[in-house]
Amino acid sequence: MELKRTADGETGFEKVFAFLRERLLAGSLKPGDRLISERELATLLGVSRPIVREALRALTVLGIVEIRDRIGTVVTRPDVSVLNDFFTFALAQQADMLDDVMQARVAIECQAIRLACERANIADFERLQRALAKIGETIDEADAGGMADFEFHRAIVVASHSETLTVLHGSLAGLLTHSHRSRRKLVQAFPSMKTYLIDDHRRIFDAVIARDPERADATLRKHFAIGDEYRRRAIVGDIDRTIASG
Amino acid sequence: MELKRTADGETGFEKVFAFLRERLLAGSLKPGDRLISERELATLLGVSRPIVREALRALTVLGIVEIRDRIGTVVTRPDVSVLNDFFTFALAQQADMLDDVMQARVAIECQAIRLACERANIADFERLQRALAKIGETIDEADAGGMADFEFHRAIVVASHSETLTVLHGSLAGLLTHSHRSRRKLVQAFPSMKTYLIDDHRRIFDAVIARDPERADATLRKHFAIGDEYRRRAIVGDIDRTIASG
DNA sequence: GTTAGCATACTGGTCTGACCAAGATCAGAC
DNA sequence: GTCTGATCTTGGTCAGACCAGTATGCTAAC
Repeated sequence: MELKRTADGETGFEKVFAFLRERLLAGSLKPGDRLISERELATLLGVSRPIVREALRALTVLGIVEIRDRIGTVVTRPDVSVLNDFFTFALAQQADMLDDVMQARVAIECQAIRLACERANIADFERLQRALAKIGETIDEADAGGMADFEFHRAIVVASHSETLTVLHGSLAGLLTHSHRSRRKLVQAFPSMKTYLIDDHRRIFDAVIARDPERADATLRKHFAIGDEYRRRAIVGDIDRTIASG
Repeated sequence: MELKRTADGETGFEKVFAFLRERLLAGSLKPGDRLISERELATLLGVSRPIVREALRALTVLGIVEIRDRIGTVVTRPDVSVLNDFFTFALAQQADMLDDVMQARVAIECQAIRLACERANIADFERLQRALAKIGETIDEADAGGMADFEFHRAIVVASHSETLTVLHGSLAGLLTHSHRSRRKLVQAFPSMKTYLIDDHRRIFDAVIARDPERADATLRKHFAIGDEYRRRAIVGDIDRTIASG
């Protein structure tokens, strides 16, 4: 029987995790590859199968690997959806984190729109145009409107043709989805929101079409700033109503 | 003996995970709380202890929970740093992604420097100043120089006082460490690099001190662009040498 | 030669019961 | 009242077993 921990105080789980991490980072394990079976892995590393399963499960929730029942464990192309899990938990206990995440989203989008100005192709333009049209069509609808808004911003990031930015934006936007919901109240509370939403997105679209990175960045940044202002005023409004009803 | 899967085809792990997820999202399990022991959890949910451990391990890698050896499992305050694992894996699998990652780094830093202009305090300024001084001192050293460079940029992000940006930057920068190495060649190949490195960082520092977001952003962006240009020319030089020696 | 069919090895999913080491607790000694 | 040590509890781990499908290959039929 071996010791419970290796010389460096490494736990069995860490051993297996580190082993797999190494291969994954080095590239000897690529997406699509099938890992050796849990049993083989266990004997190979001198640990028991439950420990191996802990490590595999850990990689699963990280979206690095997929355990297929009775098939095997395969390396997957990292999927952003796992971050949703994390953010869901995080936000459940820490609402003040939203503003922080929003800053990161602004960062990603502003960089993305600069790249989009350089790299966007016809298909990207068309996607943007469709999203823009949809924003106008759904301006009075809550859910559909929020969706259209999201798709427009998404289209910008996609047009950057940067995988990294797209992935990051996806994970950040995912946890901000609930803010799309709050859009309904905003539109109802401020009729001026309608022209803001339509005209602002139109200006952003124009800047991308003109392939003017500076103008696109500035316009997008201003767009976010105005949105913040609306949200701020909505909060003040809530406070007013709270006081009035109290 | 019960069935391996519940009626809805739910796996044992999912059962435990869902159980804990529910309590965590509902708030009946708050940060600092200690979970019941693995054994109790196992009997409570009618599964075996290894399965419970899988679920706990999953929550651990998500940063929701911390398993303390011989103490118990406690709910932790969600920390964005767990994303580090994910991004490390996710971004490591595409080697050609480096340029892409760099774009994301630029995005994060340019947003961070804007926030830094608003939020930086004396301590942040001092940290920046120290980093700036170090860049000058280590201008002829390869490793130390790269380190000083990194620390300066890191100081900018820290000064943004945004945890999300800080973590994202940390993850991205980790993948770009090798580019610090290549800095050595660049400085050797282009003596003008020295003044570029020193003066550019100085200008960035000044803009933050002046609390001028626009200027800071623009200066930083230009700094990255020039760095790209140096790298581009270095590649061309390599090609020239390759041709000459061929 | 080709193909349909079936036995078998293999895979993940899970359970049971056990042992270890060390923190936590409390009774009993001083 | 304090200190000490036995005991309980906790996580960390292992070994071996069973189930239910998948994959594969081999055999037999065409």
